[in-house]
Amino acid sequence: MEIPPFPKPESLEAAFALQKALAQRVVLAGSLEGVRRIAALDASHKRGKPLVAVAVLYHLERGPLSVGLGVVPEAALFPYIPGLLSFREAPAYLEALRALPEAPEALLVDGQGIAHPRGLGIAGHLGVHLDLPSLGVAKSLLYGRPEAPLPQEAGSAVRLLSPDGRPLGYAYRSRAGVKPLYVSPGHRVGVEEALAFARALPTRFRLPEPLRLAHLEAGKALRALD
DNA sequence: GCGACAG
DNA sequence: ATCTTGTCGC
Repeated sequence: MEIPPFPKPESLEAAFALQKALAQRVVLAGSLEGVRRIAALDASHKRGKPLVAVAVLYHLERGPLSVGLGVVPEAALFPYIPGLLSFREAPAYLEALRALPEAPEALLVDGQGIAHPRGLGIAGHLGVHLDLPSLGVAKSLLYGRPEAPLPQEAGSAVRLLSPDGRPLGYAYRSRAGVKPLYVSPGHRVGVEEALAFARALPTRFRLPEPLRLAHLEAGKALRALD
């Protein structure tokens, strides 16, 4: 898998301009039917420590296959600024992906896809950078609003709309009695197809199993640093 | 000017 | 992301 370097923007203006340019490359069409091997991406961080990123190579029928780690020293990190998350975490994710024994067919990312002020959340940024299908599954909302209250039933979903009424993704209740997740396409997948894929993921608790495993591994790896 | 604000 | 005890509930 080709993994180009991820240059750190020299200014906020440059970061915004890059997002706008890359957002134009996003392809909002495609199905993930037939995709079996995905990489689930999540990160853990504590001030004073490096950022630890994890890529779990996960086969939808066989379960987890391997875990890749990416570690970036705090001093090398772009600051966390809402809307600019990819500049902080993507370099670590690329490192984690390089550590995998084989390339995934798609990316499942903890964060937004197109449900983002400039249409390029971290899922889309990584998808375009690697030319891979990707979707974002976020635990909270950054941009857009659900068009109606989300029913309590497991599996229910309501569209997420931009301020001007464009569909960005879905608020999605993965299990009864849990807070919603926010699903949006990153790259090379449609809005409906992204939701269909999320719904088909094995889900024992709130997070789809691949992301939950990535979350657990990231926390474990961070603790193991000291 | 006042909020909102992924991880 | 992390800081944090008990507490409600399956």
